[in-house]
Amino acid sequence: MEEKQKESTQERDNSAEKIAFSDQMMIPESSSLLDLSTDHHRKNPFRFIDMLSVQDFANPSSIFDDLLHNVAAPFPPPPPPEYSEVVNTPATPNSSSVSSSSAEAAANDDQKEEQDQEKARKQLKPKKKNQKRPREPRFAFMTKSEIDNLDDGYRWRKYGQKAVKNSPFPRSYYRCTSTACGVKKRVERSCEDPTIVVTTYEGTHLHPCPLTPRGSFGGMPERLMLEGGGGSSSFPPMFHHHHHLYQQQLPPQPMQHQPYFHNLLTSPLSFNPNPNPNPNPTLYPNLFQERPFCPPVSASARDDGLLQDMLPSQMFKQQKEEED
DNA sequence: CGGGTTTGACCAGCGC
DNA sequence: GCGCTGGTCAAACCCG
Ligand SMILES: [Zn+2]
Repeated sequence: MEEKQKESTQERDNSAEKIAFSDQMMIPESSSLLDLSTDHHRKNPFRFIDMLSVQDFANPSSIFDDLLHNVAAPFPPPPPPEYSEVVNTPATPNSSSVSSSSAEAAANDDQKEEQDQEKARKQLKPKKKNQKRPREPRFAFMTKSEIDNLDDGYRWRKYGQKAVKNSPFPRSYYRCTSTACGVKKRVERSCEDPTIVVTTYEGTHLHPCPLTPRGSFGGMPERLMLEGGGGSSSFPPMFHHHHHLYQQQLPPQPMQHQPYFHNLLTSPLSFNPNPNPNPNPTLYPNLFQERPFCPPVSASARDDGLLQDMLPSQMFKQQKEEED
């Protein structure tokens, strides 16, 4: 079993497939999804297709829950920690990803974050315990893919793996191999939807990607669609842009109020390593649109109806809670 | 040989 | 005070 996993993970060739756009393919277990991930699918090294932005999660273990909940429920769902239903997962063909950014704006997480980082810091530098490092914003991406080895263009070194409480799937901890880059990333699978990989990025890369998208592994169609605004590097357009914004905009006080949610609506998608110029570029045209500011509730585009649908809901929820 | 992964152990906060 | 959990380190191991 492990071997299998290993191989799968290391094999970045698989990935999601591209299927017809289903407005409602909410059933992750439905054969549709599985169908896509057939053998021939793996040959298509797809990476990120569309991303939904979600708020961050208060509990590390309930990331999916939160996301799913938010996304799924049009209105604030009950607090029950149970995973109600996955609802309409990203209706994406290959791999849909939901991006949730939790800058420190997350009041709830604030504490947790601090603790987390603190511990980490302590371990690293027991000398200074009072020092509170700047907690970097965390961005979670839900990607629908059978492989967790999603290439984002950066080189990661795995430094740990732990079993997740609510999930049969373990969580892997990665760190950017760049010299002075402290960006961390954790990858875990949704317990309910093994096809969904949740990648949480912590920190921002201050260096160019070691793996240039356009010439690195093989040729990705580059950011044909990213030209909308984030044509900088490749993978994480939003990372560069939004990230910065977030960090800078982040209020010094970890209080409540995270108006940045709408911002994340952007889709970092990035690139497909596919040698083909464009397997299905038209699949996610809207996803590429970079919209720094999305009206909370206005349906900016029915294309991403799904995304938008969920976005507003979560935002509302958030705001509601916050205001409360 | 270098780089990366694996795996167990350790630590620190939190809840009870 | 104890136990739990998440997060990290670090040695061992693996692979090109
Ligand atoms: Zn980096």
